[in-house]
Amino acid sequence: MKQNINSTAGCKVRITAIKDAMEILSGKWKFHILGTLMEGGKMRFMDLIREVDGIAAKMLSKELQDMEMNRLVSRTVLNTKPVTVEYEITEYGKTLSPIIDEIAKWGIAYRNSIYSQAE
Amino acid sequence: MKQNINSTAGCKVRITAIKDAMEILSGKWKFHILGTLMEGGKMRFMDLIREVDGIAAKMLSKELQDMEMNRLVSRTVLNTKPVTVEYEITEYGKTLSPIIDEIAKWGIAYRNSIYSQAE
DNA sequence: GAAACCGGTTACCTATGGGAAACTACCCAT
DNA sequence: ATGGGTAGTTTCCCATAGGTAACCGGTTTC
Repeated sequence: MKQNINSTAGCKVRITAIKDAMEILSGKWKFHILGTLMEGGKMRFMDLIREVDGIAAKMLSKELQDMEMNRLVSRTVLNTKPVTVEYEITEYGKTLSPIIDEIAKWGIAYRNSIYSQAE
Repeated sequence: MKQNINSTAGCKVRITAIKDAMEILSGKWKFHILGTLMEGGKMRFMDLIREVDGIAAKMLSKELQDMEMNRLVSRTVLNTKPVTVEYEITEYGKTLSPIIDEIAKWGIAYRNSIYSQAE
């Protein structure tokens, strides 16, 4: 009989940890934006609009604010003629790359398993 | 000037891979259920209701069907007196554990970084 | 002074996710 | 025959996520 599996202290920590992480990373666009910033370095709002395929300004704005609050990306306003804003992934944001890599790796294997089964 | 970062072949594969994976793993409960099954082995519907804190029968049923379709969990009906059903994570489902581990690891570090900053 | 680019915000709408509770159907024990 | 356990399904309802489109203030260019 399996009981209280999820009541052990270690397991509760894991569950809340996963909940925390998924809350921060939830939504349709976060991984796209992060991935783009990881490869592109400093990028401006319009750069991101063009690179992140299909995203609307409203969503980009919202997601960037979210991630800025969580210190995953930094926002720098430059006092140029038409004000430009640079977004960059923070050192902290870069700690997410193992997660993203694992997910990408799994997703690729998933595709392969579907094709190889000719399902 | 950064351009066409997301247009390279390798990057597109990555993006679709992430999209695939997140679609399969989306929702509030999948990680909880998977995590519980990973630790608990074979479990029945009511076991899961009791272990996965707060889940409603409808959601559990739906999520299990989802994951069964994606071959992440298996469902076995036993011909006992009141019919019992066993759910178990598949070998394939177990390939998700690196992802879950990375997410949990990050979530724990996230908590620590918040406390250590006394933010 | 009109158009066009920057970095957004606001209003509006819809689809989906997810929760609560009732209900089904079958079996067992009292 | 009543209550309880098994494994769900169904209905109804609400909140949130996310999309579209218009708008805004500032600046540069024509």
